[in-house]
Formats: sequence, structure tokens, C-alpha cells
Amino acid sequence: MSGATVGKLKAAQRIQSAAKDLFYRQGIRATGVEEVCRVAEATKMSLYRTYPSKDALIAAILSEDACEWDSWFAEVTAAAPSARGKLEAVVMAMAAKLADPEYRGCPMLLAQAEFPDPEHPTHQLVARFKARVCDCLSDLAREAGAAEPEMLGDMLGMMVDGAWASLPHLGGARAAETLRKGAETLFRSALPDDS
Amino acid sequence: MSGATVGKLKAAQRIQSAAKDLFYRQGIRATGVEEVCRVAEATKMSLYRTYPSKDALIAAILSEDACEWDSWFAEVTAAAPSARGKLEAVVMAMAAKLADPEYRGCPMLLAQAEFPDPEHPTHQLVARFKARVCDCLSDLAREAGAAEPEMLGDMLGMMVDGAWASLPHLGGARAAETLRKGAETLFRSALPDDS
DNA sequence: ATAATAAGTTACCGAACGGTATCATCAAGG
DNA sequence: CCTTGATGATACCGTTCGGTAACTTATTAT
Repeated sequence: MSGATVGKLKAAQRIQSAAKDLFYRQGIRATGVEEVCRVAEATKMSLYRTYPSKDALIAAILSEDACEWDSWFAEVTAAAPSARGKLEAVVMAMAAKLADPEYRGCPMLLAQAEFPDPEHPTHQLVARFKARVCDCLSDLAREAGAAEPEMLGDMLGMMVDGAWASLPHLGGARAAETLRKGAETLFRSALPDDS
Repeated sequence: MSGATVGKLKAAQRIQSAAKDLFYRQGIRATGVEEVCRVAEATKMSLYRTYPSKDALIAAILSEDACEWDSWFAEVTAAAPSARGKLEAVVMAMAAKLADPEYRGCPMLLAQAEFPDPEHPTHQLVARFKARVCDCLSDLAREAGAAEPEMLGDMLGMMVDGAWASLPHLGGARAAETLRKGAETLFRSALPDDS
């Protein structure tokens, strides 16, 4: 069974991984399923045996992205001793990602922009994810003693999204520096000195 | 001549205006030229007589958007007496736009997200525009006495882009409030008290 | 009035789209 | 061995895509 399962997963995994990469680099709508299969070295039938539609494939990829963010967030905040330290660690890790030339924007945000209709499942999936990110930041802000933790969480989330969006015209290094300085300013203003 | 010109412009204008609306609400790639012509009550031939390609139509719309932003910026800043007042006026006007339920994001940012390839003309056009916006903000920041005007301009631009991106999950009212508070914090930290 | 120009009409092009059907292949498990 | 399940291969479906050709109809400036 494990062999068969590995075999099956191998096909689906290749497809999902290739699609993730192509969707990110070229755009989702700009990438056809045939190209995905060609790059994945698989056939269209393998794709449609696992995913009932292209939309389902998109949803699977975004869900995976969301899960990976959870791991990333947990890992990044684990080391810091205080809530404020965790917030600062998140900002620093984000800045590091921005400076990585491989990144050209937040995959979730890009996907959302390709489906502007608020009723579209993809649009809503991203909105829920972003709301959860803001919640995580707000929780840390509350723990760090912010007077208005939700507001600080939203402001941070806004700044982070803005950093992704600024990447094309600011460049990675400058976007990272701007995010660090901006977040630091917000922290100094909204968090108690002793935190 | 004016009559003929008006007639010609009328067709092209209808097409461009319909395309602008459809591209914004449905996405550029998701909207076909036939649909644009149907809504514009024009024919495909009229479109291709004025614009050599769909890409040219996109470029024309984005250029128009950029021009409209120039006017908007000039109008919004005209009333304020000081440079700092102009900056605050821009933020307030942006917040008002965010609260308008008709807006669902920055058209330029949405367009850029649909063409992730940094080499694509549309992507670059938006990048140049955003850089110019940051420059305008930096100029005001310098005039207002900021120690690091470019940094403040970039931070503001980042915050504004983030506000657009946050619209789907924060909603207009909360996005507007978050932007106002965030910008105010940046101002208090980066501008002298007497400005 | 007439020549010129803009716009509409209709039909078409090749290509790519998302998605499906049929059948062959091939590896592993009983 | 031989069945079973996953994968590959290939051809095909109807639709839509961006874009063009040929021709007719209005408007309008001289």
C-alpha cells in the first residue's frame, strides 16, 4: 500500500509543486493546465484524477501555502523570549524574505488580485487567511501589553502587505529596510517601554 | 473636424471606459475583448482601429489612471497650508476612498498582480507609477522637515498599498481607520512637532 | 453634392482554453 | 500468477481567446 500511495502522491505532488511555481511566476490565469502537466512531467488525466478542476488545484495550493505560513510563524516566534520579541522576530523574518530575490510578492495577495470578485472562493480563502494573520499578530500585541492590540495587529498586517506590494518598485533591500523601520516606529508608539 | 473627432473619440472612449470598469471588477485577463465591446456597445473592429492590441488598451487605461492620480493628488493637497497638512490631507482622502464600497483595491496594484513577470510592460508601468507616488510623498516629507524624507515617503507609500491590499479582509471602515492611525504614528515619529 | 473618414456588420482565422474518453502500461500485493 | 490501482498516451470535445478581412452604413467638412 505504501508503495502505491507513494506512487500516487508522487504524481499529484509533482503537479501541485509545478503548478505552485508556475502560478506564482506567471500568474494563475496566465498558466494553462497543459503547461502545468508538461512541467510536472505528468498528464492531464493525472491532474484531473486528483483534482476535479483547475479551481480545486488552486485551492489546494493556497491551503498548502496557509499551512506553511503557520509552520513558518511558529518557527520564527519560537526562539524569542517575550511577546514583543516574537513580534520583532516576525518582522525581521519577513524582511529577510523580502530581501530574497526569489520572492516577487505574497502568493496569497497575488492570487486574490487575480480573482477580484469578492464572492469567488479563492478571493475569500485569501481574505480568511489574511484575517487570521492579523489575529495572530493582535494576540502577540495583546500579550506584549498594547493598549489597542487589534489596531496594532491590523497596522502590522497592513504594513507587511504593503511591503509585499512595494517589492516591485522599491526592490527587496529597500522594502525590507522600510518595513523594519516602519514596524519599529509602530512598536515604539504602541507598546510599553518595558516589554 | 471637431464633430468627426468627437465621433471618433466617442467610440474609443466608450470602449476604454467600459474596459476600465470591467478590468477592475472582473480582472484584466478574465475579461475578453468581445465582452468589452458588447458592454461598450461597439464592435471589435472599432477597438482594434484605435488600439493595436489588448495590451495597448490596458496600457492606455493605466496611463489614464496615472494621470487621474496626478489630478487627485494636486486637488487634495491644494487646500492644505503646510507640507505636513498636505501629507495629512492625502492620508485623509485615501481613507475616504477606502471607505467607499465601490473600491475594492488599487487598480494599478491589481493590474500589476495579474502580470507578475517583472519584464512585462504592464508590470513595469505600475512600478514606475508607484515609485513616482513615493517620490511625491517624499518631497512633501522633505518640505515638512523630516530627517529622512525618502524613508518616510516609502513608509507612507507602503502603508497606503497595504491599506488597499487589506481592504478585502478588514473592510473599508476598518482599513481607513487603521491607515489614519498608522500614518499619524509615522508622522509623530518622523516629523518635527512644529510642522 | 461629394469625397473622406469613422463606425457598424458579419464572418472568419488559428490557437489555446478547461475538461473528458478510451485504451495501454506497469508496478506492487495477495 | 494475476489482479488491482495508479499512471501514461493520445485523441478529442465545445468554447473562448485575441485578432483580421471585406464590405456597408452613417456622418461630416469642404
